[in-house]
Amino acid sequence: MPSTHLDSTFAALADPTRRAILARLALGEASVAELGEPFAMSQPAISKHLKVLELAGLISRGRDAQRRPCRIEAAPLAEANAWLERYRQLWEQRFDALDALLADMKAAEKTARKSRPRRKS
Amino acid sequence: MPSTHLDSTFAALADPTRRAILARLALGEASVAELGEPFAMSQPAISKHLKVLELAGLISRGRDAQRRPCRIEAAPLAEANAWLERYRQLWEQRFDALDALLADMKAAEKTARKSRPRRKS
DNA sequence: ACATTTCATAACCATTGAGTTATGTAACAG
DNA sequence: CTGTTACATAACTCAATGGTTATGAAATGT
Repeated sequence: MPSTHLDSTFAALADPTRRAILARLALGEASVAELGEPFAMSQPAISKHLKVLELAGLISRGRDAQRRPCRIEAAPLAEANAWLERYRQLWEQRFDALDALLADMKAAEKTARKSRPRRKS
Repeated sequence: MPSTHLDSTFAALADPTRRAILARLALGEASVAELGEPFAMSQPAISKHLKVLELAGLISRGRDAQRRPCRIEAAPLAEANAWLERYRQLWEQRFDALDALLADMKAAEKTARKSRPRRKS
């Protein structure tokens, strides 16, 4: 309903090869051959991954003689991040709760020592 | 290489139905029927989506009579967020660069009016 | 004991995804 | 023109996804 490309973005990020390619591209432009070098995989397989990334808007490609240098495009990543942000409190309040719990325990311990040193469960 | 469950997490998030389910669960626990109500989809289809979310660790399920209340588990979301954070500069430096450019233009305009149009480094 | 509610599982189907090999093509070098 | 480099596309295999209908099973109500 929100009419975004979150589908293709998350789908693209679901593959470790593609995440690794993005990690490489975060360091700067690279050719198809360079991108494929770390992987035990045929060249067309890499081209397919790049096409997925391109369709998701995560990379764009230029021309340099016979090479097709790829560069990362961060906009979809920003969108994905924005989506996740809506849930940030969900994993942060966990720690808040833990903090509160620890504080309670400390307080209880203090109280226990001040008055009667009994019970601890 | 990082040996995380980013694959299943991002794959789970790639489906709009599942994202909607998570959005609903962010508001609190819900039964399977409640979760499926907004969708024009059979009940087994919803159960399948819930299984995907469960296997990805994004939800957990309890027991309340015949109902199986689902609750959201944010840990995988935090992991996904952490992964994306590594690329934050990529979409923030864009705006930084834009800001810098605009600042430069403003400065240049002022300078141009004050003295002659000088080059900057 | 029996029916109902709530959900899960099984079996099936169509589509997509990730990989392969083989082949085509654009740009350059001789 | 010929060959080479760097990449894309085609055609195929196989497994996984996302949906369906039909059926099974656990807890509850009567």
